[in-house]
Amino acid sequence: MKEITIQQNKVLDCIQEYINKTGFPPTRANICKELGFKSPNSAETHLRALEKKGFINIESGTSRGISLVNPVEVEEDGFPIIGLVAAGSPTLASENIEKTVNCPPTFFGSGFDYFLRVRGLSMKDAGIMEDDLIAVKKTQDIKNGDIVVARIEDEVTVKYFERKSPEVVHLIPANEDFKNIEIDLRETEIHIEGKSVGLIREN
Amino acid sequence: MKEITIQQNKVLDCIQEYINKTGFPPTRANICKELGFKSPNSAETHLRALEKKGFINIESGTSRGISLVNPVEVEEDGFPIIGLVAAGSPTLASENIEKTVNCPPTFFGSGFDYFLRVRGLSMKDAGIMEDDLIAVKKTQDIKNGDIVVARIEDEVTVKYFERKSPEVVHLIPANEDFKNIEIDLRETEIHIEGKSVGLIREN
DNA sequence: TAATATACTGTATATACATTCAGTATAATT
DNA sequence: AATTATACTGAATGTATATACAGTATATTA
Repeated sequence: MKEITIQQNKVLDCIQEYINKTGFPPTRANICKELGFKSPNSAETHLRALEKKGFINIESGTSRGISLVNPVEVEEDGFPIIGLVAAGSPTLASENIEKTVNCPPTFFGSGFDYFLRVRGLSMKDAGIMEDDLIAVKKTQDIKNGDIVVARIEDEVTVKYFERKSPEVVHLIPANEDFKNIEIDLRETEIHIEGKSVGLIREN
Repeated sequence: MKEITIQQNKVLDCIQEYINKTGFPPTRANICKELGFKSPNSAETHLRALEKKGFINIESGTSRGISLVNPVEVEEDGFPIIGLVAAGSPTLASENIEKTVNCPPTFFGSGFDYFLRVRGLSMKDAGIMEDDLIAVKKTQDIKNGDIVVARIEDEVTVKYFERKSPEVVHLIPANEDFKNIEIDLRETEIHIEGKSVGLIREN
């Protein structure tokens, strides 16, 4: 898809919103009214540009004959996938969005915020395999036994959470090849990014 | 929603199809052409009836100003969840739909047909846990090592597929507590329902 | 330096479209 | 027996709409 100007993007958004609101595409005059243009030709030229760049189709001689090439309707359901750069022995916390997944927000019960791609097999016995996507809900409401996404300094890891005392937290893997991570909160800072509320595996 | 006549239903379907095909609603003339009417007033009266009964909205004085009251568009994304009544030592193949999940058809790459709820832990080491939903694609295109949904008589099971010879198939669990199922095709009939192309876990 | 893309206003017009009016006919209500 | 709903044809009309033409202006590309 070619690049798009700010004004052209406004027109494209306008079309999208109009369809969402009314169920049918706008006329040139409708677009003018929405965006404050005073001549229908303003809309016309933008539409021609958008068509040329492949964002819309225009059915010639047809009233409201505008159709979106990329029907984005589902966009409201887009969730980012964030790459976890190695786990097991955990590493960096780079919040890079790999791509976006369309799925209903209520997919995993109470809702979630993003997907995290898992590296390593430290949670193997919990059925969490390499490259799986865990649905993470940003929350500090953690109970013992929850699977949490924890950050220790710059390293992010997925483990069972177990509070042993007000000062000591254990992060427990589900794989006998890995050792428990014992954290003394007086010595080491730990940040709970959220907890796992679901999982998706793409084969 | 009130009851609807056969002709009115045809018109309603026609509108739906037209929108799906073109991206915008039909004119009276469009409907006439699609359904073989010779007067635009035929479409008009049907539209009025459909509006009166609450199936559509008509924006007065507006070209193609028809909008569907029940936007069915999202229904295309509905996939059934089918309950597997015990696996591990596999059991019945009851094709009962638990509920329906909305998710894009392209969610798991090449597409799939339904979700199957897993019972038992026979595929534990493959990261498939009890109550997980596997995305099943109906296909006979199975390679050794694929995770298949197989039916042996009335029992359905999820296992690794391994063809040992033209006559012998092994269904291999991913759990040392379970034994391989060896099937001699000359003695026992086996039906491959499909293969697993993905997984969803709801916590 | 000419050409092309962007970004507009403003006027004009053929036609695409909604919508009304006038009929015909059958079936279901009241 | 009189409505009312359904199911059409056919013609007529005002207006909603696409679209071309004539300008103005700035920025970018060749």
